[in-house]
Amino acid sequence: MSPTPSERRAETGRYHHGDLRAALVDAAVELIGERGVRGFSLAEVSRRLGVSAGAPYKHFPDRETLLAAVAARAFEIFGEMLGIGADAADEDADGDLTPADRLAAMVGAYVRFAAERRPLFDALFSAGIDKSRFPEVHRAEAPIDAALERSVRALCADDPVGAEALEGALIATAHGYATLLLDGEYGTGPDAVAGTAQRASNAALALIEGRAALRGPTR
Amino acid sequence: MSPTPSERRAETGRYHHGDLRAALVDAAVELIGERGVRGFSLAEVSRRLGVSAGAPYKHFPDRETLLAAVAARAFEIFGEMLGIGADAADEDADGDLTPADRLAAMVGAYVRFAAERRPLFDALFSAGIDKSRFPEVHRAEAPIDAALERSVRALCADDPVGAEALEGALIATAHGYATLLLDGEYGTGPDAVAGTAQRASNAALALIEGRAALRGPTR
DNA sequence: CGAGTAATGTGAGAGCCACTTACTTCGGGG
DNA sequence: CCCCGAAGTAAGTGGCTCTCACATTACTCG
Repeated sequence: MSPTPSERRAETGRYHHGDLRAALVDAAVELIGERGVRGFSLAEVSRRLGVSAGAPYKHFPDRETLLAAVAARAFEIFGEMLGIGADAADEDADGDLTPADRLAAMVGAYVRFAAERRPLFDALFSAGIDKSRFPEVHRAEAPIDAALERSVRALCADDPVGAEALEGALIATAHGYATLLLDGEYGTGPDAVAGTAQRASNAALALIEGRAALRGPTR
Repeated sequence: MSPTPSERRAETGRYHHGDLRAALVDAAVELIGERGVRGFSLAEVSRRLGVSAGAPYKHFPDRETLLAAVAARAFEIFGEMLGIGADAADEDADGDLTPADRLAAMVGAYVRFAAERRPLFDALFSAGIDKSRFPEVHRAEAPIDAALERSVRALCADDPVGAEALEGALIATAHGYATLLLDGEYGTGPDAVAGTAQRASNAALALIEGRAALRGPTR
């Protein structure tokens, strides 16, 4: 189950792993899936790959950098779950939805992703990664932002300032429902997930409805 | 700076601390303030109090329980900052505010608390405390919930179901803006804090404006 | 084709941590 | 006044991150 480095070498006859860097990221994703981001350790990952505890440091300067690589991958999967294709073709796929309904669906998907792929979501937001140190992570977020922006712009083409404010409000609301759900604030189990996703969707529609207020206090 | 247990004993002549339990919580709050919730360690707290590393275990079964005590205190301070008095008298204090404005102000205060008392906020939401293990923490949250509930009810007295949905949406939105702000998503510095608080307030007003949609999709 | 070099992995270990155990000290109730 | 239990100590276990000197392998270039 956890061969020591020498055992692995005896079995495979190889001294070098081959592609330890990628294997580390894969194993990290798997381990986080089993034990949560809190139970993740470089030592355990090394053990599972049958490699010494010092080996990862040939590929990542520290533990946090490996977590950042996991986070970057998590953002890709996140984007897929939000139904974002390579280019703008995705908006045509569900062309029968109004922009408002599409935005509400994305907010619901945000919450569902957090619950169904919790380890990845935690890697993004609860691993304590200093994102200013890892621009790659921030870059992996861009496609999601872009897709949201397109839908928001379709909704208020006449008001770019309001569009930006609305986009921010939608993300914040989705994120709030998602993190509070993972915190156990709404209970656990599939019902809690579905219910929270629905309420988040409704909140998105409410924000869209009342978006005039987002421009600031009228005086 | 960090007297060993025997040094402290030589200086003070005392073997027993007096009130180590309370001192532990105080020192924990201070240490988290300096190094963040991630840099907190029982060992360091013990060192600062000039007490052996095993001493805390006479008062807390494990590290997480001490953090839970910190979280409970954090909720109290949180409540004060949201302007919640002992009873319902607080709503009269700023009687010239409409219920909507009062709610928007509370959402803004939520964001400002997260930024200005970040260590406490992190103790509440980023310390990985399993809140189901510590009902006390949940209980400390109740006054905040109650104050919010009063203001929301004042707004939609005719619709208790909608009131509950609105309250949840307001909390989620405030929480989302707050956590993303701490994540660095909106930049750093006082301007980012003030701006985010303002946008969160506006979002609250937008939610209130469009609250009809919170009841669910109309079909 | 055959060095020499850079990349990759090992093993040992330093220093931190949480938590345990067996022992010591001391204050307060009988 | 004594003794019992609460509170603290010292030492130790096992885990973790990260470092360093060294071993092994792959690759490049003459």
